[in-house]
Amino acid sequence: MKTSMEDLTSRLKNNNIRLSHQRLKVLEYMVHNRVHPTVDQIYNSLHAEIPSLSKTTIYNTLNTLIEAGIVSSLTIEDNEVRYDIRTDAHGHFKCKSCRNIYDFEVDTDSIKVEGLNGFRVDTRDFYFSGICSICLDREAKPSN
Amino acid sequence: MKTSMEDLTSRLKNNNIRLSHQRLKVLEYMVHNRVHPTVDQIYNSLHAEIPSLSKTTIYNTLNTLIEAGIVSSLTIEDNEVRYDIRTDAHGHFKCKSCRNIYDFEVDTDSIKVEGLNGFRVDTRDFYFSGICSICLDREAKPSN
DNA sequence: GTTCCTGCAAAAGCTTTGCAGAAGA
DNA sequence: TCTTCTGCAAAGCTTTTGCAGGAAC
Repeated sequence: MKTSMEDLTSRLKNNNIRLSHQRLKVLEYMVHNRVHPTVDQIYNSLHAEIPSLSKTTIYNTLNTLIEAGIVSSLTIEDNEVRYDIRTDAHGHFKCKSCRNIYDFEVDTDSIKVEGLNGFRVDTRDFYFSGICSICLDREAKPSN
Repeated sequence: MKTSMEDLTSRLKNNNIRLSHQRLKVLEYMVHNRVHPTVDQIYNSLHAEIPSLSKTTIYNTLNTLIEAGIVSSLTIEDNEVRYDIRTDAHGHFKCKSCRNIYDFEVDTDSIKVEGLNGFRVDTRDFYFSGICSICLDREAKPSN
């Protein structure tokens, strides 16, 4: 279930968020680069195409989109907030080698926990780390 | 299995970390206040007793302890790193009402995931949020 | 024509760095 | 005594704020 640009622009309109050039470009980036980017990554990618773009606008845009429930923020590493266009419950895997962040699916019903009796749980985040299959393959072939 | 001050000081000695007054006080705070504190929280708590204490020393101490594997760091919220004296795998629950962070136990073997075939998973972090039982009770009794 | 958005500059907040004097071993 | 640690001041980063000009509707 991939989110399309058409879906997203109609959701912006429903939330009375103007379809500015910058916002559409940020959204387009998020849709086509599902890498959980930082503000800096988005800025560096779009700056070539839109030289006048400022980081302030990217911060503004992302905060607007978070308020509208269109993107979510991710605090995996110290000192860097990442953004995700998927807002349904899923896990994040960080590869310590290539530093990419992968999504994975979690069966939340299967998880057995202890110590939350009487608690109301609203959100569940899962953050795993290790080495991804691509990096494991690369390391197994020293010929590269 | 609570970690005692005796255990901790011997672990410091084994790691050639000097038992300075400040380090022992930070450790003592961590042992007696298992609230996953921020640097600011530790600073505010110890400042009355040790007026000369600086935040730099707290940062230095915590980073030293992390390197020695005695504490771990937690990045639950944007813009604030928290520290934990438990280093075994467990979950963290953040109450949105009182903002406290609770530990809970997770049976990691019970978790069914999809999308990590061929990946090597080294660490698993679990971060839930909602309302804790104490706050739910308080909200149920409007007489307070 | 209004209202909202952009982007510059400056500020704010957390963390790190450099270093001289102090404390631990 | 020798090495390491502390704590001040300053710097480094990421993110937020204020605001004038500009774009969306």
